[in-house]
Amino acid sequence: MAKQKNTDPRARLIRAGLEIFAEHGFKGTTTRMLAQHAGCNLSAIPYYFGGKEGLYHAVFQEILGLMKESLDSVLEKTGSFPEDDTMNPEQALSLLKKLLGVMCEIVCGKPEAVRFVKLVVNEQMMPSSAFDLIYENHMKRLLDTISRLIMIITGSQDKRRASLKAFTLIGQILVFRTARESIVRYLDLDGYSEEETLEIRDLVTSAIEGCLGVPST
Amino acid sequence: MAKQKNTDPRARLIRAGLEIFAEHGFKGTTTRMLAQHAGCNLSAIPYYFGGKEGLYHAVFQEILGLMKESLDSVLEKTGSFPEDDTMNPEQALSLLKKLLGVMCEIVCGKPEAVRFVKLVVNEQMMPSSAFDLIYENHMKRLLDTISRLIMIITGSQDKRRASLKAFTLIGQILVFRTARESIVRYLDLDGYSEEETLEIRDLVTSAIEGCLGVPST
DNA sequence: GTCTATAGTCGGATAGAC
DNA sequence: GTCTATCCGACTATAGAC
Repeated sequence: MAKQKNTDPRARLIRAGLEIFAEHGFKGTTTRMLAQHAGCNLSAIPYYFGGKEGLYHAVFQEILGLMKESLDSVLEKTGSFPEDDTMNPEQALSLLKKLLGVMCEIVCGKPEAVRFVKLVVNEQMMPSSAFDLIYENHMKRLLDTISRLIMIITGSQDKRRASLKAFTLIGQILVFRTARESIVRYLDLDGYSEEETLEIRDLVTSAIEGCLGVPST
Repeated sequence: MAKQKNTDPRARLIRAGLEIFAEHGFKGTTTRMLAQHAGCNLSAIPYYFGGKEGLYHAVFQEILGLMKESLDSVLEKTGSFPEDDTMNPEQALSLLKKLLGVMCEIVCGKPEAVRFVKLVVNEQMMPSSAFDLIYENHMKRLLDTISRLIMIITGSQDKRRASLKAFTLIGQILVFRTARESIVRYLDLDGYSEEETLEIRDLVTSAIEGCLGVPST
């Protein structure tokens, strides 16, 4: 269980925290679990992070960077959005599909990515100060982006309604994490395979036009 | 904080458990919190339920009954479904809208109803033996019902695809719980008011046809 | 910086009076 | 059945040797 001791304990503890906090939640995680999984001493946690809570925050700082990278790579690949106000509905739809497709892959995909989602959902269910961090530095921007794309696609100026639509689109993806246990039991799956992840992605992205009430291309 | 001592401690503890387990999760809840909130002695928990875990299970037994009642009242009001195979697509759509509308009200509505959702979502995120109870006695039947309705509406025999569609529909509602913290912050709300709950219900139910790819009536 | 040992707290469960 | 008092284990954090 203990990791190789080649790297520094700080990084090992953050990695262990990423895994164990996601799996057991903050209260369900003990400093003993963390130290053992990181292959380092119990005292390293107060030493490097000031305590269990400090490590928890460091984990969120870590995933914040990784989430920002991921979102940037989708947005930048497609052009100058969100500054470019000249985007037409077809471009917006294409970008939205790409964005939600990536979210599907994160939600249904490899354990490393799924851990981010678990940590964030746990914070939404029982918010602590770590949620402020995620919301202010990532969530707000993501919701702005999706809402604006929806406004362009539907040709509506109603930001509130576009936001609500955005939430329902996100919900269609997020459910595959928040109701995962029901879903895998009901479909008799052993987790989501690569094929199933793609199937879900296609299902969700191809339903976007219908959900937004615009004619399918 | 302590409740009136008029009723029996067993019922008071279950009621306290419903509130406190939903709010803090299993690990985050202490027997001292439960006893204080129920206005009874700490020893009553092991005495009546064999321990904290026993009380937790008793809470799930309780919500199981309440959820079953709620689902039954929707289904029975509309006729003999799900045994009736002669239901036409229009009837199925109408029933599905009714069903999802009620789910919206539960997810966004009054705290008492929201607690059920929190407890179940927490179990989905970190399943324990309590989840088996909910899945086998409620979730399976709910998913069967929604999936069958979707098959009638779309005229498709593909049960797997209908199930996946069912999950995305449920996700559109559930997100207002699982991402509630982001949503209220983004829309600058103070929780969901009655008007907002209705707005969300209408948004979701009126998007069903589009999501399922059938022409809007 | 990393370790061992331990302090100090709080958790759930129990014993036994009433 | 309900209470007080208490046990015992597990937890986080610290002290201090190396």
